[in-house]
Amino acid sequence: MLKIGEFSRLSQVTVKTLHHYDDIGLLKPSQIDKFTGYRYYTIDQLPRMHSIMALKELGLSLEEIAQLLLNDLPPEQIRGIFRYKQAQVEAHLREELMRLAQIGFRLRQIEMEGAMQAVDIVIKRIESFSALTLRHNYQTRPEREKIGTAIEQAVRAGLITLNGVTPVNIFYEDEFQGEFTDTEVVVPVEPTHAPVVSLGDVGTLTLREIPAINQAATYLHQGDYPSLNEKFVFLQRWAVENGYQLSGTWRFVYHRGPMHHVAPSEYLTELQHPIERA
Amino acid sequence: MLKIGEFSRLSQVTVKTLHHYDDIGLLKPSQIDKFTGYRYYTIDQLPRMHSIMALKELGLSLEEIAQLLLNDLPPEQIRGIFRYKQAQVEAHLREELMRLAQIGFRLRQIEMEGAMQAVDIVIKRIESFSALTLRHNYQTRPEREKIGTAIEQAVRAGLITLNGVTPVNIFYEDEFQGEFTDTEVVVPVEPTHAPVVSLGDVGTLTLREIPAINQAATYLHQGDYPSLNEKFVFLQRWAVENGYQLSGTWRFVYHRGPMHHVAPSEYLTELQHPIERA
DNA sequence: CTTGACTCGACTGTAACCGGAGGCTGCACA
DNA sequence: TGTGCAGCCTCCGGTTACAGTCGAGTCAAG
Repeated sequence: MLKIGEFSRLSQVTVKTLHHYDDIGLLKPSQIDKFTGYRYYTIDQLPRMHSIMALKELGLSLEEIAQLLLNDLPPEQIRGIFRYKQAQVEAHLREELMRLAQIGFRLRQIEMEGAMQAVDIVIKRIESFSALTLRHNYQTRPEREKIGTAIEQAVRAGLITLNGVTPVNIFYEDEFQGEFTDTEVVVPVEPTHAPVVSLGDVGTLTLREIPAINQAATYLHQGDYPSLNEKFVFLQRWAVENGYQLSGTWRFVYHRGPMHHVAPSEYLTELQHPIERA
Repeated sequence: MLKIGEFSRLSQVTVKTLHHYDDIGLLKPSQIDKFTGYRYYTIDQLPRMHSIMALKELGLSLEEIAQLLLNDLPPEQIRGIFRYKQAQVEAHLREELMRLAQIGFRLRQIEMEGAMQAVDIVIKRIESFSALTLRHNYQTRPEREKIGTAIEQAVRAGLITLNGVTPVNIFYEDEFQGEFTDTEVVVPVEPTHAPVVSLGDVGTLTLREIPAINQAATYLHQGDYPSLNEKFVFLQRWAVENGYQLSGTWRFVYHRGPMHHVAPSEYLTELQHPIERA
């Protein structure tokens, strides 16, 4: 019979932990003094404690360990638990590797100080949504702006009913050349919206489903659009150094843009670019 | 002004999380209705939210993120935070890699079913301690047993005062040949114990400090000693497959051994072997 | 009998939220 | 002007594996 402190020294486990394992039923002392409440362990409980420690090292939760130590479950199930853990650890490992790459990138970015302040790139999934769209090869800037005002008028005229989702442009250039021309103007609406809206001589919007993007690198840009150029280069470098590849088409989300009638320096645009593992 | 739900949709962050960030002061809504308590956000808070998400991806805690976003701290300190994180992630990565190796080993062990049931190996540090010891090249088993009884007599005669730590043997063979001969008998005592104890013609115990082992692979063995052989082979394989190298000398800790005068099948021995990264 | 080490249960705290209960609010529709 | 429902509020409890602290009781040696 060992008092908890002795068993603690023997097993290299704190008294607190032993208390805890008693509470959750993972390792009950072999005897408890009814009057004093003192816990008494025996040497024979050391192997179980040892197993617990070993399994904990493997990353199993105490509950999983309790399951495993029931020792009347089929080997098939034991294998299952370990395989599951294996997959979990592998996934975790990949995450950590990504983190390391990103932190490294950040650090290098800071070293090369001043070139540009931090850009926060977030990878996320973009869900599909319904929208009225019009794709066109714009040659001049005024031509592109015309469609914006035409849409505003159609909204005011009740021809278009917005659903509150921020408007988007999609750009189909393979590579950014300093200016986008092949552009799809995207006005999110309910899927039940009238499927065709004519904007007169500017063109005709038609309803379509904008596909989801499983993984998009996104970041926010404040200010007007000319200053965007260098960010494209930046994103490109980020992707390469973090083991990604840019794929597909850019999207611009106009959180605050020309349609809000504020100064260009107030613009807030979210840039979304599909990526894949290189 | 956006209601929390709208801001939540925009930022892809749950309402619950926004509540939480409000509570801890990481991202306060720009306005709160005094009467209804409704939180109102603005588009301008999106960049901050974005930064938070990006930094969270890097593995920073919310507290660290709050620090970073104070944006009036010197770049030197920012670098410090990231470098610290980098080291942390690297360490974590190494741990996970070890885990993966160990889980793989376990799985293979289960596949080759029946060969032996699971052996739980725990890596731990062994602290140094004081002990009366006697090293000798034992040729025969009776010769070795004699010293055990001699020590028991010395304890009963009051020549040795035990301090409750379990007795140990250290084996100095480079490789296990099925039998240990060069053995140090180790009887833990207080450092203030009489430094020399004669056991008559059996030999003389002298006080010395048994050094710590930084990393020892340890496991428990139940039963008598002949059945131990296969475990040595096992440990060897374990070490190799987990990227370790056995180094130095074995120790046996007799949690329950001959001195307890029980059947050999009741023996409980802890085996400790120093290891290093291969 | 005293002293000091040991042990007890109960409570709180950690990190980053999630879930649910119970009640109020905002807005569209009839 | 009422009704209904989605959205929002606060508060409470739970998650994981313990650590820290408190006041009170216990054990073993001298």
